[in-house]
Amino acid sequence: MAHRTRRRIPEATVARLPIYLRILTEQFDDGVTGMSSDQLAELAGVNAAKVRKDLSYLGSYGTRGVGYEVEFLVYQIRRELGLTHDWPVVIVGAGNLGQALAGYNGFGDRGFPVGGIVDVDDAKVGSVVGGVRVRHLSEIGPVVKARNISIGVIATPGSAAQDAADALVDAGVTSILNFAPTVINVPHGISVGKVDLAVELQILAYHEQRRTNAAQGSSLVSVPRETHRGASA
Amino acid sequence: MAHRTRRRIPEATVARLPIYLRILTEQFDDGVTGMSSDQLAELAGVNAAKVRKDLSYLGSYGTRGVGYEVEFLVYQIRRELGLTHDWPVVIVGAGNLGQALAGYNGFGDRGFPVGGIVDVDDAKVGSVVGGVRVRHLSEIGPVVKARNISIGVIATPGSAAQDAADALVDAGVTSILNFAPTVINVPHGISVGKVDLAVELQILAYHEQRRTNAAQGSSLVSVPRETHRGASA
DNA sequence: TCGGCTTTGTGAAAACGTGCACAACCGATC
DNA sequence: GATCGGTTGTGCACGTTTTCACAAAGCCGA
Repeated sequence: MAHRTRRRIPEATVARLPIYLRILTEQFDDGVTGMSSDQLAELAGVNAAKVRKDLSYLGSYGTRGVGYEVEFLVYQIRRELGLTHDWPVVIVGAGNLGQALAGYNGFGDRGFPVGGIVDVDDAKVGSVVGGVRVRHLSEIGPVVKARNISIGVIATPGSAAQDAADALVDAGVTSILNFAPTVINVPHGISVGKVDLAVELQILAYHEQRRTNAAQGSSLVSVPRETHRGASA
Repeated sequence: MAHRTRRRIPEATVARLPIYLRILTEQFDDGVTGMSSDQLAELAGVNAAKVRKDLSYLGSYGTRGVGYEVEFLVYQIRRELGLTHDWPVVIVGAGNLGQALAGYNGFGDRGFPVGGIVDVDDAKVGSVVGGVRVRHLSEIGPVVKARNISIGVIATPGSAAQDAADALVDAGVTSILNFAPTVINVPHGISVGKVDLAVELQILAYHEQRRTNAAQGSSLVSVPRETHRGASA
């Protein structure tokens, strides 16, 4: 009798659930069994009402006057995010970044094992990175199908990003995380996430510049600006 | 007679300006001298009205019936973002990620040279990464002051991120880009950007899961979801 | 069982961001 | 110098996100 109409969770909430999940998991490992929205909000650096509203999209899992049971909430968030099973990913690009990502354990540790790496450079094909053998880009289809991969990561130079995206889509991947400094075009229905270091730094530069101007100009400084995105190293 | 009251540019616009800037720069290098909001919107993957509104915050720099002069617009965006001079950064953490970041050229190439790297591990102190000698975290103050650094990058494990943030703030840094999978607390007035790989992947997992459920459930699929953030590899 | 304390869940308002639609305007052509 | 096609800049309406504020509800002790 629980959730009939598959709830549609606002994108802004979806972006915060992983943060709550991480905090709750850490707290649970530290022996904390219950938490209030106030406590969780404090740790997540957000407003308590926001936490409650976010969690309310999952269902009514809190107890008034008491708070939330950490273990149960962890389970519910994981279920809602689809983290009850692993999501192998395929990495396109075995250069510096691709190798760093493949070698980064926090990847597999968090349920996203590297299921394959491909590159166009024959010199790189055949080498082993992060325990996975690099295949040629042209073999991406079989690689994706063999492990039933639906998430692809683009770790190529910007100039090759669109080709990588096209290859991923052709191979059947339906979600892409793009590290290349390029806007990629994908068919409707494909999800795209972006991580662009230069953009992040330029946003910070803007705030720095603003601070400087304000300081030498007139009035006060003060840049409220909260956290921006979430990501793991 | 230009801009009296220092315009306050919406955060959403600030996050898009770097993307316009990159596209315009590329186009200019390709010999393109003029562009309409339609063309720029197409390349940036956004709505044309949004482009015009974003650019209007910089001033009225377009010509009706014609479009925008690329070179001039590049200059204006760079000026507004504070990219008319370099912003050296200090990296905290000389592990895998710190080394990868320090060695990544797109860093310095885009006006953010690595002005210093620090770590707590004595075994790493003294080694040279990306042309810069690793110093001990305790020396971060002099490092920051010597090069007048105002932007810090946290590339430590999550458990050390808060200490890194505290050290950066103590040293006088006023903007922080956090790659660690942890929410950091900073005093009011400090800008924080976040890049969290796990969060990005978990957001994609949510959409994948939704797609799957919808498919086996009833109706159509289709996940509009646009790009997410910006970043460079 | 009742009352007081606490905390959730949510309606409603405010703030923010997006996209449409169109008047204002420019350059070109006649 | 008037007309016309094209593009900007922006008012307005809409949708989304955040925040407030409070009724509903659970726990505990008397």
